[in-house]
Amino acid sequence: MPVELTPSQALGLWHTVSLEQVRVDGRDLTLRQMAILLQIYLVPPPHTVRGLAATLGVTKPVITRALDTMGALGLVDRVRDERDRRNVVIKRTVDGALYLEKFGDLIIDQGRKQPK
Amino acid sequence: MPVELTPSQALGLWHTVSLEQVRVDGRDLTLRQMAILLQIYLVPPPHTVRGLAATLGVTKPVITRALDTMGALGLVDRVRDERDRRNVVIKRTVDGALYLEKFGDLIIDQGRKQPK
DNA sequence: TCAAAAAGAAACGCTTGCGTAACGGTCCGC
DNA sequence: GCGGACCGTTACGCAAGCGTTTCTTTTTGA
Repeated sequence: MPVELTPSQALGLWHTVSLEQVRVDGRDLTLRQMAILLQIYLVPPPHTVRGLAATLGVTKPVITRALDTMGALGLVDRVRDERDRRNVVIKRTVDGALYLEKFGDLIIDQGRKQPK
Repeated sequence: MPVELTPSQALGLWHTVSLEQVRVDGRDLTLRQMAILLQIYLVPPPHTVRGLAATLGVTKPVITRALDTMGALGLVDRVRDERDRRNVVIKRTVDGALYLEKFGDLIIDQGRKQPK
């Protein structure tokens, strides 16, 4: 069953979730970083720098830098691919899963609060 | 009627919307900027720098800079309050309304595509 | 076998955003 | 009318992101 939203509900949901996320979380990931993080956690592995760059429509250094940042935050991990040592496989972490779980809860909560 | 979402739907929606927004729109607003923009367009005016700063839980220069950036993009406008000339009233623009309308459509479209 | 291709990272110069602090207008109470 | 409070902006030094280009390591295939 798809999610049916009115225009007011759609923007209202984005509004309250963004607002709450800004207020609560100091990390302030960019939209790109968030898209990368969700891609890693919601789409079956393996994930590579090149693959993510193609999916997002951005250059490879953008991915490398985002992984640097999110790696420092403990949200993702990098492991060299032993089968083809040119590749780096991006791994999920417990902290990253927790982060997204809380974020998902926030979306659900704010969804419930949307009027109409 | 509130919006009822499963955890998978909530994150899935955020995922596909973020992804599509990254791919399509070069502007790449930060989460803070997006929160400010939505606050201006979804909450009844008047909006001031001080009020937005308090609502978002950030400092005033953050608001000033965000208004600089989004003003340059044509998404918002600033007008001096003639009744109290210390204040600046933030105004909506046609371009800003259009931008959010398209963004709302994107959310609705991606909501329809969420499985389960 | 060895040159070309591929993947990811690093380097470069630049732009933008941040927090703190200081600054000019404007309003208000005494 | 004037000192203090208030509002938004600017200045400052710094951190992080960007695109392009270059580099290193590894694989491929002629």
